[in-house]
Amino acid sequence: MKETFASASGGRRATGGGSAPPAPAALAAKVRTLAPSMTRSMQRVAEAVAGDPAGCAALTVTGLAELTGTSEATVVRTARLLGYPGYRDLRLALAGLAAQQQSGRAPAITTDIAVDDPIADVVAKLAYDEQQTLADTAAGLDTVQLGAAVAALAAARRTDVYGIGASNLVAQDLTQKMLRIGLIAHAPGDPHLAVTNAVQLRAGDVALAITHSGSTGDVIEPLRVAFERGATTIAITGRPDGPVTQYADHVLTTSTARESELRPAAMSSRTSQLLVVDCLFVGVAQRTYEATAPALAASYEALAHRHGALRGGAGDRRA
Amino acid sequence: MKETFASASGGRRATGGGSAPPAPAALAAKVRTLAPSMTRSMQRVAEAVAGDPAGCAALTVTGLAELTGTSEATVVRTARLLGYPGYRDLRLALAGLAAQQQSGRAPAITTDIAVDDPIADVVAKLAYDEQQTLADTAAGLDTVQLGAAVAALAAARRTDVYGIGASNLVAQDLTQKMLRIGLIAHAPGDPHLAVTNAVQLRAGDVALAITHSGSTGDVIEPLRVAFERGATTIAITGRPDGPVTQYADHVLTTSTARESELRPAAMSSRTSQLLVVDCLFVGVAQRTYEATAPALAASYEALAHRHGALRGGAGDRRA
DNA sequence: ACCGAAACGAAAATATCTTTCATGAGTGAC
DNA sequence: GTCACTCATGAAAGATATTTTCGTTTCGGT
Repeated sequence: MKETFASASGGRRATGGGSAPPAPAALAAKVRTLAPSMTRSMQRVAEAVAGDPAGCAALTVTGLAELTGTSEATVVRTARLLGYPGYRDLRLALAGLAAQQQSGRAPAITTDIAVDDPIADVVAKLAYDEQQTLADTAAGLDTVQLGAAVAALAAARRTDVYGIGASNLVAQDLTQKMLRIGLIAHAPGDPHLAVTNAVQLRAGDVALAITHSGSTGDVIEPLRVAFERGATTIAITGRPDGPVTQYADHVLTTSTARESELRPAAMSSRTSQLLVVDCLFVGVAQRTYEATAPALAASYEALAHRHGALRGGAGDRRA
Repeated sequence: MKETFASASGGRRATGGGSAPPAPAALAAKVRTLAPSMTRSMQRVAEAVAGDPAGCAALTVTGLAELTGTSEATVVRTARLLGYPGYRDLRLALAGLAAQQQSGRAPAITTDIAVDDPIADVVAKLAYDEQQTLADTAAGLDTVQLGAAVAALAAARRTDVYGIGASNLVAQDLTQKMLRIGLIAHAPGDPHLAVTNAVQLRAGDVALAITHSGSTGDVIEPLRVAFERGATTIAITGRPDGPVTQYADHVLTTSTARESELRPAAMSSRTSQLLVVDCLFVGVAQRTYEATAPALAASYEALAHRHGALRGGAGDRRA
C-alpha cells in the first residue's frame, strides 16, 4: 500500500524511519526533513501548509488542491507522507499549530544572516537558529526508535560509531562519553579503518552511523558490513529515506534547518546530531545507572588533577 | 512567564452573544455563559467539549454523539450555539485549544533529569536545557571581544586551536570550518604537539584556547607559549577569571548551565562553545567574503561526489 | 386527558475525504 | 534516435463525515 517503504534487502529492517505518531508542532520540521523526498506537486502542498498553517486549516481538500494548483489526491498523499492518516488529521494538526503560533511566539528572526550583519546580529541569529533546530529535532524524534537504540547500546558488547567530517566529531563525542561510563566504543575516522572495525562486529554489538545526507558512502559501507555481520545497526540521519536506512535497524531522524552561504548545513545538522547523541547517552546512562554512577565519579576524579591549580578564587564547587 | 494569557478577559470577549466569529480559546467561558440557554442534551455535549477538548477533537460527529448519548443533530446544534458554522469548525477550534493547552503545560521541565525519567522526558529536558544554554551564552557574549577575535582570526597567517577532551572536538570543528574557507588552522589533540605548534607562532598569528574550567594546564601551556611569542591569543572559557585568561588578549565567555550526574557539564559547555565558535566562523566568513564564497562553493562541489546520488530534486526515493 | 411547543434523533441529502485508475511525462536501456 | 518502463498526477468513482429534514417524543399548561 505505502509505496514509500520499499522493504529493504536483508529482511531485517524494523519499523523504518517514518513510523512516527502524528506530529503536534513538529510539522514545520517534518516538512523540511521530508521535502527532498517529495515530488514537485507535493512540495507545493507542503510548502503552502508550512507557510500558512492557519490559512490552510480553513481549507477543504479541494480548496487546498486548488490553491496549490494540484489535485485532491496529491493533497491527501502529502498528508500521508507527513505522517497523518489523511487530510482530515493534517488539518486538525494545522489548526493546533496555528493556535500555538498565535498564542505563543510572535517574533521570529526570519532573516538570513547577511554579509554585512553586525556581529551582534550574527550572534542573535545563530543562537536563534540553533535553538530552533533543537526544538525541531526534539519534536521530531521518534522515541520508540530512540528507546530501542538505547536498549541496544546499553546491552552491546562493543559499539562502533561511524561518521565522516563534521559528523565524525559527533561520533567522537558519543564515543568519549560512552567510554566515560565504562562502555566500549570506537569512532574510527578513517573509512578503511571503519570497515576493518565493522568486520569484527557480531550479533549483540552495535554499529551507529551518523550522516546528515544519508548517502555518504564512506559511512554506509561500514554500516552495511556490520549489518550483514548481524550487529544491531542504528542510523542518525537527516534523510529518513536515504540509502543509509537500508542497513539500519533503527533510524533516528535529525532535523534539517534552512541553510545559507554563511550558515552551512553542517552547523544545524551538527547541533541536531549532538542532541540525539546526548539523548542516547543519557538513556544509556539511566539504564546502566548502578554501574555508571561510580564510573562517572571516577572519571571526574581522574580529570581533576589535570586542571592545574583549580583554585579559581570564588566558586569552584567541585573539589 | 507572560503566556498566561489564557483568560479571555481583555476587551475582546465582547463576542459573548452568539452571532459572532468563532471563538479562539474563550471556549470554556462561552460554554459556561451559554449553558443556561441550552437544552439538556446540548449541555451534555457542551460539557464534554469543554471538559476534554483534545479528546473531543479526535471524534467525529457520530463519535461525539455516541459518547454523550445524543445524536449527530444535537452535536451540530450545540456547535452552532457556540458560534461555529458547524461541527467541523468547532472541531478545528477544539484542536487549536488542545494544542494551546498542551504547549502551555510545557514549562514543567524545570526538573532535573532523573534516573527513571521516560525517554520522552529525557529528550524534552535535554533540548530545553541546551536551548537555555544557547540563550544564556548569546546573552552573555561580549560582542566587542568577539569582534576583536574575529578581526584577528580573519587576518591571521595561521591559527592554532587548543582544546583537550570534549573541547578538542570543538577545536576541530572550528578548524575544519576554517580550512573550508581557505584559512590555515590546526587543532592539535596532543598537548606536546600543541606546545610544539605554539612555538612556531609569531605576531600576526592567532592562538585560541578552549577550556570550560579555564584551568586546564594542557591547554594553558601552549597558549602561554603563543602569547609569549607575540601571537594574538583568544580564550573561550566558562571562567572569565580563570588562569587561562592571564595569557588571553581576548576572552569569550561561555555560559555554565546546571549540571547533574546524568547531565555532565561537558554537554552544556560543548553547546556553548560551539555557538561561540560558530559566531567566530561566521564573523570571519563575512570579513573574507569575496575570497570565501568561491572557496565554500568549491568545497561543496568536492564533497558532492562523496555522497552517493545526492540529488536533492524530485524523486530518487531509494532504488 | 388534550393541545401545543420545543427537544430530540433517524435517516435522507449534501459536503468532504479517500481510493482507484488511466494518462502522460520523464528516464534509462538499447 | 526509439522503445519500454516507471512513476507522478489528476479525474472520477467510492466511502465517510457532516448537515438538513422531518416525524416522534417529551413536557408543561389547561
